[in-house]
Amino acid sequence: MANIKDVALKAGVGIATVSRVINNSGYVKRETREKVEKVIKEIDYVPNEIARSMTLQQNNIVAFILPNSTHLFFGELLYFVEAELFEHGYKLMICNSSEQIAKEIVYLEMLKNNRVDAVILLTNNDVDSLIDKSKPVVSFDRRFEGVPFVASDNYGGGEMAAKKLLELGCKKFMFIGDDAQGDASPVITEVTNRRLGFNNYLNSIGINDVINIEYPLGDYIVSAEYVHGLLKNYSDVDGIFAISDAAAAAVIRELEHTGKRVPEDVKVIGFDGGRSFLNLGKKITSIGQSPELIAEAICSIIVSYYNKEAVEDKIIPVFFEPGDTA
Amino acid sequence: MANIKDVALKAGVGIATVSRVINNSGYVKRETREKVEKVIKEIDYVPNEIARSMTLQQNNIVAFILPNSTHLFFGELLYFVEAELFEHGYKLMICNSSEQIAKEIVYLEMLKNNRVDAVILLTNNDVDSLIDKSKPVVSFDRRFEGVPFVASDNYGGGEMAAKKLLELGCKKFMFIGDDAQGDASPVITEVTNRRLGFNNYLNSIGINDVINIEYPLGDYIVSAEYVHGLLKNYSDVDGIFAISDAAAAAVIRELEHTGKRVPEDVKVIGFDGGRSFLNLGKKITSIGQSPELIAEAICSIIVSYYNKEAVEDKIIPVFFEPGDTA
DNA sequence: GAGAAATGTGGAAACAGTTCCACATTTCTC
DNA sequence: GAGAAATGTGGAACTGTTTCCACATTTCTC
Repeated sequence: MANIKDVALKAGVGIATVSRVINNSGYVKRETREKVEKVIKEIDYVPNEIARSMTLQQNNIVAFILPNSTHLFFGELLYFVEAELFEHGYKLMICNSSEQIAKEIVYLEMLKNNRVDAVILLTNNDVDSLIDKSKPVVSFDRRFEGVPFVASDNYGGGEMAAKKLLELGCKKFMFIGDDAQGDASPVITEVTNRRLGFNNYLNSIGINDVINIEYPLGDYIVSAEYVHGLLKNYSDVDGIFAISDAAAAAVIRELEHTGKRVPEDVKVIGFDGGRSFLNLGKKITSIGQSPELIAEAICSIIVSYYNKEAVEDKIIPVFFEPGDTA
Repeated sequence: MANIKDVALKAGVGIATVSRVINNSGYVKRETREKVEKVIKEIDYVPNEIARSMTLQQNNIVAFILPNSTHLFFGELLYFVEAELFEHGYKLMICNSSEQIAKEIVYLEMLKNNRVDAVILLTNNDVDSLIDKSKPVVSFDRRFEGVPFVASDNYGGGEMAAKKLLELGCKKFMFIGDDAQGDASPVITEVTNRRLGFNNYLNSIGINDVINIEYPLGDYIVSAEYVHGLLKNYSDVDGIFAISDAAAAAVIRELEHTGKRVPEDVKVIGFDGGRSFLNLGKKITSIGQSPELIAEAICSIIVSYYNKEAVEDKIIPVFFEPGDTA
């Protein structure tokens, strides 16, 4: 493969001059530039990006650590993050951690070994001590001391769900979510704000008998049996807010299984936006997060880092997404 | 940041020795090794991967160019490709091309500029001349001269769908797909084999009045209006094979809209596997592709390339995925 | 038309590793 | 115990860029 030296030799100029032509920097006489450009075309020279990264100490690659891009919302977030970063000239490396801390560590280490310049982090694990805070890291949906943070307005979304269910005439409320992660690692995530917003709003207007259900997280797949067991004990509930659309779908399936009609008997609101690629049957009524706005916020922080500008946390508004289940 | 020279200096050895310790190569006396390892820990030294890539002329990064990772099947493929490559020590860079050739070019160029070592290509565009065939490239679902190729057994899948619909008693058949890409770029993709397998099998047993529908591709979203217009002209059809689950979903929605019952009046089989994250309502009966097996095949080719072993095309079996629509 | 400013150019250091090679020391082998 | 083989080590070249700096030439400015 041709290198910059070959170009310089063939064009009869110095290496520095070729570099200046390539990068359009410094002074180069028009004739010299043309001569060099001609040689570059002739020998099909393409600058070696590894070597450039070497001197520039920067490679414009960003890593995105997320649990599972197959999850619809995460997948869309990934899509927009890649698109947005690409616009700014950055490339995206992806890591589906499946919440395995070992895999997260490998990618977090890439900040230290210069494989990537920055990391977008989406995890429920306690990786605080593993984050190199001297490097650009942005966290979504999870706060880490000293790491800029982006999240949807989960609390506001919880309130919004409560108000909607009230408007629709519901009397007995339930929240169902996997936000408390079990005993092993009782991490309270930002997502719990959905629960808090929902409960606090209802409490604030005098409704204090809200039923709060927790179920163990299983790779974002909600077990039908489990939900079934939960629901049969609460037959008077007529308004359910689920922590995610996936949870809402499981709830709706089980309600219908036990003879309840949705939304006639029980109204269900999910969280994420109710999108489904293959939407046969009901569309879930949902509190929507905008993956596009979130991606934009995350990327603007990354870009600010690159430009050595100040960065700050961002909370992204949510919206009500109508559907067939509430 | 500490570099290898710092380690050598502090440990009182040569740079080459430190390198040998790090890479566990060549001869190093046990005491020397321990001394060096101690210093590495002390000053928290991590080898710079960019510099390593520089000398090794290899960075173990693979690019995956695909139309849209938000599409469920592609998303799963992406997931398994990343997981499989990670197992072998390779990292994945992702490019959602949205079929834009300009974006595909940027990533294809990365082979030349050494940003990535290899490319996995999933495109409908005519990029043949843009592929650097001296570098490791694997193509999925699309044949390019001189580029190893992986695909599901689309033809066999078409046959399988025909047989199933016959078994179920269907008499009048329709295929609906977006495989011919319109006049602008009449590329015949591998996916057309689904149509061929379906038609040829039916023809071979004397059924020659199969209705073949083409509709324009629109970013994998199938317009309801369009499908509606198509279906109303063929009210006697009772067995439909759709080129994808997304197309099948659109067809089913419209059939039910016009008063037909699925599967009682019309049976519909899709293609991809019938998976849906939020499966409310019917599950699509489908010819399944295995993203896991496909990812495995793709990655084994990549790994063979790295090991300088011979590579060859691979066709992956499909399977029948029962559902509620046929 | 002289001195200053702007323009133009190439050599060499720096980036941070790997590896070849020469040479030194230790351990075998008979 | 001598020669061969195995083990151990460091210097230096090499990977392909960017950029600082020194120096040369051209163009301004009064």
